[in-house]
Amino acid sequence: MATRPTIADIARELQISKAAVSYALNGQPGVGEQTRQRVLDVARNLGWQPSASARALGGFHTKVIGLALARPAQTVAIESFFIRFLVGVETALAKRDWSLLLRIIGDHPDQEVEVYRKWWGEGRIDGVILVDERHRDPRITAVDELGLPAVLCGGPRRDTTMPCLWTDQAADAETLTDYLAGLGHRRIAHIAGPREFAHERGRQRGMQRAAARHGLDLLSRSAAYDAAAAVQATRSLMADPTTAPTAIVYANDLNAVAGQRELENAGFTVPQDVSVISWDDSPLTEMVATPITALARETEAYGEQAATVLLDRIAGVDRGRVRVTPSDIVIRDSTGPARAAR
Amino acid sequence: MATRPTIADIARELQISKAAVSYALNGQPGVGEQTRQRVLDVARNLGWQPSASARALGGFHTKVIGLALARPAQTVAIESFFIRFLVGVETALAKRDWSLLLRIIGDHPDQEVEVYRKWWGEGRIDGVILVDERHRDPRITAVDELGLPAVLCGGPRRDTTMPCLWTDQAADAETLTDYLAGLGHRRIAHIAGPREFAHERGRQRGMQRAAARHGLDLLSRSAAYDAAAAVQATRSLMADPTTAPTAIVYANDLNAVAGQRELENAGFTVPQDVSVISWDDSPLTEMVATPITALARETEAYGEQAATVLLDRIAGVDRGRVRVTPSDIVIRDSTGPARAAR
DNA sequence: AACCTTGGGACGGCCTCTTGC
DNA sequence: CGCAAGAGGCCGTCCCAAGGT
Repeated sequence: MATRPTIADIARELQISKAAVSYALNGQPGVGEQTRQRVLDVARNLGWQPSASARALGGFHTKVIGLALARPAQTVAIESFFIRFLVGVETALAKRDWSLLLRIIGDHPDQEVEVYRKWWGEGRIDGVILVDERHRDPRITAVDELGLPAVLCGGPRRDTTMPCLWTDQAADAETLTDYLAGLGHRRIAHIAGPREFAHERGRQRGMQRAAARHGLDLLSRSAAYDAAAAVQATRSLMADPTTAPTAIVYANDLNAVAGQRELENAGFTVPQDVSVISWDDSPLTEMVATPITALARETEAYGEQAATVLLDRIAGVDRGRVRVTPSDIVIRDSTGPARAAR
Repeated sequence: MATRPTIADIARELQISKAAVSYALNGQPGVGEQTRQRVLDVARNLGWQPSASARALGGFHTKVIGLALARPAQTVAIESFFIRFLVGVETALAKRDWSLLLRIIGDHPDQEVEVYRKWWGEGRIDGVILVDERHRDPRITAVDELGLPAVLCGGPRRDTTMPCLWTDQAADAETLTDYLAGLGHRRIAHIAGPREFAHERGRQRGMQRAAARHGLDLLSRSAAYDAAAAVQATRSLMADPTTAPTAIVYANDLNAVAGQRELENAGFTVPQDVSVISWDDSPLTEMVATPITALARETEAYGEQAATVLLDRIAGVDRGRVRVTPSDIVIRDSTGPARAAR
């Protein structure tokens, strides 16, 4: 193939200056209408495309944003959250013709900052999306100090001014407990994810308050986001019949499916003996023999919103704290009236 | 924050030329050892990082490869293939400090080429990975004509010289039929994915030959990669008891799970009445009540290999046609002796 | 005279400021 | 005032020449 055409080629072909070509190509004033047309025609014929490097070198945006995921590969592969979130992000980016630079790291949040530092230092990206907010999250300060535009999927928090997309975990907890209390459940359990994640803490707090408000007994457990942990937690919860809950809320779809299977293996009937709810919805929850009631978070929309807020921030428009629309509950077969209330 | 330090800053600080700094930083000869050390020290203190744009402008690699996925967002989200493949790709890239530019498009293979054309034209990427090979795949010629380095996950085919990672579908088909024939099955079904995908054609051909070799009756169906299609195909297959197969091979994990559930809902017992196999393994196949026997393709390794072959190709080393290691079968509870043979 | 070290400067592609007709 | 040309900058690389021993 021939070498890439440049504006100099166009200029030579038309016997005009590079400046005129540049103006014409960018819709800037400073060039006559017919010259502009001729430039555009030649550019199209030559198949000219602007060099992203040359543009970036001149201080313009690279039109790329970065996203590094620091979670075990295994988790990333199973949970549909990430890929759905990605799909949403891509949707927003594609609309404005931006691209996504992706990195999947293992379980090393500190490496995540290193990746951002590198990408930003090399001028590869214009901003980043921070997901999986942690309790003490070193990324926030680090990214702030770098001056790297970012949007936080989490918060709100006082130690940063970056825009954030915050989920009202308390409202979601209220939705869940409301529903369960309405079914007559008096003793419920919440198998949360690892407490290092800020959203898990928020959910636990929310569940405690909501349970207290409804006068429910609440059992809390923390477990890793994998099947084995969910099974383990479920087993310990149900071991003593005198303290066993009549409903269990799981942190995500994977845990709920694994937990429900453990319940059924152990001889419990869902939902007659125990109701099961997942805090996260996905095709997985519908695919099991007893489809699982779940909180239907709109993950694609969430990703799309995150990208939009970031793009706005990069453009100089700070949307501040954006509240994510509270989720609705999707009722399926895994929940029903509490045992005692039947 | 201060403006990014450049080699000019380092040069000024040390009262030497930019050239000397550049040589020192890149381990090139042309600069004394002690000067080199001083340069490296100052660079570290200043937190200098090379500008990716400036380097790329000089004709160097951008150290970025592109990947565009053209499948319905829904499919991408559910099937674990993509994300596992991505994890593998990232593993290989991270090792050599390259990055991935990702785009998720809807179901428009033609747009995929447009994205590559754009990325390549703008000088954003050094190569691409082509996945989901189609029967008549316009991308191959297009990418060849662009002169864009690529690796094809599929093939081998005669109309291109790009390196490819080809899966011996016939060998995998043989593994499956071998196993089923050994269990006494004489009448089996293959619910394949859409025939537009080259690998589905390869599998169908492989199944036909292998079945013929074993003297098995083979029923073939094509279905979309979603639960509804799998249910539909399963239903039509089992409608007539006189022609119903004793084993069904599904195109992927999702179809297998949905199909198996349909079988059980319809009153068949798995594996006593019908055996179920998935051509693709994933955590999903283990998670259902009757864990599903599956062909364990090592998707992460596949992705890693794809990235490695591409990186080599970009570096000028063409690995040609690389055969993917044939998959092993993982036997779980969904397969057993054929009914008639019990 | 031959070698090592270093400096000068051009280049890559694009944008934009300044100047000129 | 409208239009166009020229030049300089962004940052790193590397050829070539000049300096020193």
